[in-house]
Order: sequence, then structure tokens, then C-alpha cells
Amino acid sequence: MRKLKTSRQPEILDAALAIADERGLDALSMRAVAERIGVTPMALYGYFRNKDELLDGLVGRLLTQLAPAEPGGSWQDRLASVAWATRRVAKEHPAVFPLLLFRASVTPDGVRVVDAIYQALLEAGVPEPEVPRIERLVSTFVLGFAVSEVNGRFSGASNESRTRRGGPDAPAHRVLAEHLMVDDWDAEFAADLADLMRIIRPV
Amino acid sequence: MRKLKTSRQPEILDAALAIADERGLDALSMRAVAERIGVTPMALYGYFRNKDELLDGLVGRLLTQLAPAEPGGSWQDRLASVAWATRRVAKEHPAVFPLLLFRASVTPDGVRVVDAIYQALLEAGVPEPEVPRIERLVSTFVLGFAVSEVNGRFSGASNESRTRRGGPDAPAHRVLAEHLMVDDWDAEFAADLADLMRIIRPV
DNA sequence: ACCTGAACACCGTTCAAGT
DNA sequence: ACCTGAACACCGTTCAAGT
Repeated sequence: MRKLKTSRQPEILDAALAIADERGLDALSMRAVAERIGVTPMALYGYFRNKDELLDGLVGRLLTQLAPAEPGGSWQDRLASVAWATRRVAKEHPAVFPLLLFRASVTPDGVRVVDAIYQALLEAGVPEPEVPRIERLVSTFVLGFAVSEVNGRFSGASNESRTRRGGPDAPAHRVLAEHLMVDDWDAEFAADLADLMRIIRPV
Repeated sequence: MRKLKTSRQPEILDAALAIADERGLDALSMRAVAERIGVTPMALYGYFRNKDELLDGLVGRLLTQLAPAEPGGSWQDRLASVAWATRRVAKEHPAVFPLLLFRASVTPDGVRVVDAIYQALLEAGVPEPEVPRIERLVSTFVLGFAVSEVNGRFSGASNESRTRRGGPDAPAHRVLAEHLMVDDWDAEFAADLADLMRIIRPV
């Protein structure tokens, strides 16, 4: 359990994020990061105990960008703002973003985001015992949507193979054939958020 | 674009799934799979073009298990059955399951699952143009929940560090302190599904 | 039709040493 | 305080060859 240096941590994370953005997660090796900052791979181990901790640092970076900028506005505005910010970050860093789904966000930045959502839900009138669950419901959906969109789980299935999908054991696909094409994911995301708002505050 | 052999594909996928289940995704190497079925690594390339296609095969395996067994029951029952089956599969194969979020499910099994959900939503009275969106909303949440649960995104954040989280810039955490502990994820999932049902069929 | 051997260009990480 | 060199035990994959 050696003590880690912190001096060049930001520089290292910058380099790692750049590599992932430019060439994907598979290209993000300790050796590539080291080369980018002009150092031997082993030098990195003075700043991060191993590659996994470096990835945690990257997740921390993304969380910083999710933190709500303007604390003003209605609770609806603030929830929407976090949701759209999440989706924006996913598009900026598609390779690293999915890691958010795999690591508990107990960093100060992560807590700040969750706390902002808690506050919005409290203001919305969600009963206190329900607030943490609703927060998990909403953020699980938002993260899942952003990951799906950015990794082609949505688009891959909806373009060419869509027509062929109306096969023998897919009767509902045939019925819905004319509605299977999607070209406006912004609109879909907005409609989803509106639906979730109805869970938060029944009309 | 060579033609692939199929004879031993199931055997190979069995071995790969077993390795991932027992020792995690990082241990799932072509070399490990080969050794397990008593063959040279290169022999695998006669059955799968590369490791990525082998992983696709693994995703196909999981999709098979999601296909709804009993087509009977109300639409509510059938939706719930797919949701709980998804969560069960996640727990059986925690290492491989997250791959479902990254690959479009255009295989016959994947289409079958989606079609079953389409049918349920149509019966529920969801307007045809809305059905594909609601399907994506629900399955994104269900997949996201299962991945989060199985990878510790939920539990890690909710146990020890919870108390400390009520720091200076986390006022809502302090207010909600007594509700931050969760020990029954089945109950949480059930409550989430009930809320989603209210989106599908407004009461 | 199915499999192997040797090789290439990579990985993460440990250890001991160097300034 | 910070970095390097050499080494270890791995990867995925190509190519040519073997039965």
C-alpha cells in the first residue's frame, strides 16, 4: 500500500481520455498512455496503483462533467439538465462512458450529482422513503439509454435488419413495420423523460 | 470471408461461458477456451472468425434464455416474466451479461424477445406509434438495473460509504440518511416494474 | 475437414536499480 | 522524489503446413 504521487495525475488522465476518445477503449493501454506523456510505462505506477485505478480516475473525470452547473430553476429543469448533460457526456466520450455503469460513484463528484437529484425529487413531493429508489430508477434508465445509443444497441437493430425482422415468429414486428424506423433520438429521449416525470409526479 | 465450421460451436460456447462464469471476463481468452476443450488456440478460428464473434455467440446464448417460456397469461404477467427472467440470467452469468447492453440483438432469439414485448404492449393498449419507444424504455431500464445490480454499482455505494456521504455539499443525503440502506433488491425491482406499468397503462 | 507449430506484435505488472 | 531497463507471464491473430 505505497503512497501515490499526485502531481501528474491530471496529465495522465488527460492522455488516457484522449487515447480512448481517438482510438477506443482497446487502444487504451498503460504503454500507450506512457508513450503519450513521454515516459516509461512503469512511471505510471507511481501515480496509479494499476490500470483499474486509472480507469476509476477516468470515471471520476466524467462525473465532474455531470455535476449540475446551474442550481437554479424548477426541479423539472434541474432533473432534465442532468439527464441531457449525461447524454452529452456519453457522446463526447463514447468509449469511456459505459464504465459509469460498472463502478459505484462514491467519489465526491458522484455524490454531488446524486444529491442534486435527491433534492429535485424531494421538491417534487416524492415521499422520503421512495426518493433513493426513484433516483436509482431514473439514473439507471438515463445511463442505460446513453450507453445503448452510443454503442449501437439501438441503431444497429433499427436500420437494415428491421424489415427482415418481420419474419414468421415476429408477428408484432409486421404490425408495427411502419413505426420501427427512428431518426430522432433526441425526441425519443425527451418523450422518455416526460414519461418518467409522470412516475415522479402523477398527474 | 472464409466459411465457418459449425460442428463444435456449441461446445466452444459452453467452454467460454463456463470460464467467464468461474473466473470472470478477463480470464476469457481464446487460449483458455482452447485449452478447456483440449485443442490448440488456432483451432477456434475455424469456428469463429475472431474473439469478437465468439462474444456475439455468447450474447446469443443469453438471449435464448430470455425468450419467454409460457406465452400464456395476461400482458402484465408476460412483461413481468421477461423482466424477472432477465434479472435471473444476469445473476447466473454476471460477467457476460453486460455485453447485452453493447450489442444490438438482431438474432432470431433477440427478435423473439422484442416481439413478445411488442405484443404485450399492443394488448395493453399502447398506441402503435409509441410501442417501439416504450419497448426500448422498458428494456433499457431492465438491462440497466440488472447490470448495475450485478456489477456493484448499486451495492457498493449503498453500504459503508453511505453514512460518510452526508458531507457538507450533500444536504439531501443527510435528510434521507435513514432511507439509504437497501437490503431487498427484489422488492425494489418489483416497485420499479409497478411504476413502469403506470407509464404503459395510465391509471 | 480439421487441426497444429512457430512466429509477430502486443499486453499488465514486478523487481531492482539509477538520478 | 521521480524515473528507467530488463524480465515474466500472458494476449489475439496470421501464415504455412500437416493428417
